[in-house]
Amino acid sequence: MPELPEVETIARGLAQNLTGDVIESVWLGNKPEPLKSPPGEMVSTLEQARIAGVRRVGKHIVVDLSRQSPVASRRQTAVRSLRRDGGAQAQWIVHLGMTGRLLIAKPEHEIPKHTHAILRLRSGRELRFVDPRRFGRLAVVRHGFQAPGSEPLDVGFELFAGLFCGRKTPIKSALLNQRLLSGIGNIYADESLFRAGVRPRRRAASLTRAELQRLYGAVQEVLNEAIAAGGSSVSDYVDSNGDAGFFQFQHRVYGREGEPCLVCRTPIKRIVIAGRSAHYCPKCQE
DNA sequence: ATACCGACCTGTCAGC
DNA sequence: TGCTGACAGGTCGGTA
Repeated sequence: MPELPEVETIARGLAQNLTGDVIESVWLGNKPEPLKSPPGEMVSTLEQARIAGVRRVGKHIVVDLSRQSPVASRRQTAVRSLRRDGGAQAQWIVHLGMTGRLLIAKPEHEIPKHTHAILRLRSGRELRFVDPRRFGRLAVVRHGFQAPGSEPLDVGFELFAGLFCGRKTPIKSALLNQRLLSGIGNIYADESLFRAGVRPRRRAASLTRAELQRLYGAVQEVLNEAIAAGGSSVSDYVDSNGDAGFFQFQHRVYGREGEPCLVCRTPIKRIVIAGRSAHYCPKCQE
């Protein structure tokens, strides 16, 4: 389900709604797949922790946790504001996989099928993790969380271009490799390559400097436009308030197999690269 | 070291 | 109606 723009939308919504709230108790389901940390450790880390903030790192949602009382922490505001994690002592890391959702709900609302975790909050609300396919992952970490790749919206051009140097893999696969860039998934890889005029099967190392410059600009443009639109809602994606995004109406190739290219009317092609579908215009992309 | 493939899961939809 | 197979926004481990 969620790539960088969807995760960014969700994280912003959670930050707005949950910052300052306190986790009173935690319920974890009995399916082992979603838990990357031992259940006991997760519960003890989360219970009675204050939510200091919520942010996105790659496709991960990072919930910064603090154990200080609001009064005590106010004294350290100046110091904490200098740090990205707000001086948090631990983090709850949520990866939504393909179908994961983090929903803010009232306790009386029906608990949906495939709910794997419920955080009960001092405000009386619940934060629920729901994930039918169980590809999502939950973890707690104590020493800060870092994604392995560069942030596509922060990376400079020279570093970006260097990521593809000497790589024989298709450029589409390189864009999806989270150790190179963190956050780009199937939709935004296809959309970026279309805007850059580069075919998805091209060997990464074969891109000219001009093509890399177009791709660099296209990635940032597509991600920023998608964030502004609240993400893409293909099938069932919704943010933490249950609202859909609307970037799917601006997809130019993803999910448009056989439909005319919006630039040249040539039918959009769909091929499979490393087991993932790839969509492109055979005329506009070389 | 790098790159591909199947596996991990459930739900949905098209076709027969 | 009901079965079967293909497919889905992601990532991992094994293998070549």
